[in-house]
Parts: sequence; C-alpha cells; structure tokens
Amino acid sequence: MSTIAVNLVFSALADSTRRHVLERLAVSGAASASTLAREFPVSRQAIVKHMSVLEDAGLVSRERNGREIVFNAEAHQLAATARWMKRMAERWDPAVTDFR
Amino acid sequence: MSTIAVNLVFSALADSTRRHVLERLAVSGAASASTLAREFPVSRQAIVKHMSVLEDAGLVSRERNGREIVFNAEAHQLAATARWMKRMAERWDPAVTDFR
DNA sequence: CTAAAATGCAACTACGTAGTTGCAAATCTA
DNA sequence: TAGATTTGCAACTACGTAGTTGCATTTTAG
Repeated sequence: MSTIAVNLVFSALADSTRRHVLERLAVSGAASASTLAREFPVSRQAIVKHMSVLEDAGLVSRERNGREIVFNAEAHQLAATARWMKRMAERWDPAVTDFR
Repeated sequence: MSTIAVNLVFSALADSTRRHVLERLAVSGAASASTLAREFPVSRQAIVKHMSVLEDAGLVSRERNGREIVFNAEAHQLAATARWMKRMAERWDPAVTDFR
C-alpha cells in the first residue's frame, strides 16, 4: 500500500458520518446520493462529497444507471487496510501477534 | 471500541508524519520531543502536537524522566484497531475473510 | 551559581473539510 | 411535452489542523 493510499483510507475512515454511510452500503446494498441523503441527517451535497472521499480511498465504487448514480461498498479495500495494520502492529511488537 | 476512539485512532493514523514518528518509536524505542524534532524535518512544537494527537488515540504513552518526557509506541492499540477493521470487513463481505 | 538544554505557552499563517444553500442542467415518466 | 426527480456546479460559513516563530519557565550538569 502506498503512502498516499494509506492517507486516503485512514482519513476517509476518520469521519463517523462516512463510516455510517459505508456500513449502510455494505449492509443494505447500493444506493444513490439522493437516497442516502433521505436516510441520513445531512444534505445530498454533503453525501456527494463524502462519496468522493470514499471513492478516492477505494472504499466505494460508483455506477451510473440512467439518471441515477449508485454507490457500492468495496469491503476488500477495508480488509486490505486491516491486513496492512495487522502486519505493522506485529512488526512493531511481536508479542501482540495474537490475532483472532 | 467506541465511536470516539475509532475517530481518534483513524485521524491520528491519517497523517504520514505521525505514522513515521510512530514507527520510529516502535522500531528504535522511546524518545523525547526534542530528540524527535532533530530526527524529523519539523519543529519541536509540531512534534509535541503530533504526540498529543497520538496520545489521545492511545497509540503512544508519555513518561516523565527528570527534565525529559519520553514517548513510547503502544502497538497493542494498533493491533486492536486492526482487529476491529478485520471484523468490520468480514461482516460487510464474508467472502473477504481471507486474513493472513 | 550559571549556562545549557528541556518543556510550556501563545500567537499566527495557510490550508483543508464538513456542512450548508441556491440554482442550473440532465433525464425519466406519465 | 410537461412535470418531477436527479445530478452538477458554485459560493459561502465555521471550524480544525499542520506547521511556524518567539519567549518564558523549569531542570539538569559543571
């Protein structure tokens, strides 16, 4: 993972609104910005900006479908970052290798 | 892990200077802000601020030693966050469970 | 005691970001 | 075609942050 990618993933995940939206997509499936804006207490424009951040981090993908654009969670990127962190933690302190 | 803790850990790790300092502490052992400021291309005050962020996230601890304050990396917090991410990724997409 | 070395405090700059609102443009659908 | 729905663009506010510099205070070592 490049330095830039790490920066993007961590700063994307550092915002709880983004984590909630991401979880919503992962659990209940793809949705458009307008739909998400109805489900969360923020404006559509706020959602759009969050989706751009998540997309830059590789955590969501977008797909145009006529007039709509639907977003999808990319769980593998989250998993990749978790593995990266795990390796880092193990290297820093081998005593902490206990991963369940 | 509480929402606030997750926010703090991710935003602490979102900065590459902080990740470098953290790695320095983990690999080469405890160091003071003055020492770190000599090793990295930022001022002591910048280091001090970074250490506060890392400390709030539970990723470093500080210990007074006479006139010095030495900082230490806390690898278990990194490991805990990695586990948290791993569980999250698995829940979002069981197909991504392949953790080495 | 004194000088050097460390931390502490405060102010300041520059930039990023989470959020808003308003309106234009595109695109379905009845 | 006309209306409703959706995305796109732009400007704006408020606040946070990464960094700096300057100076005061504390503490150790000769």
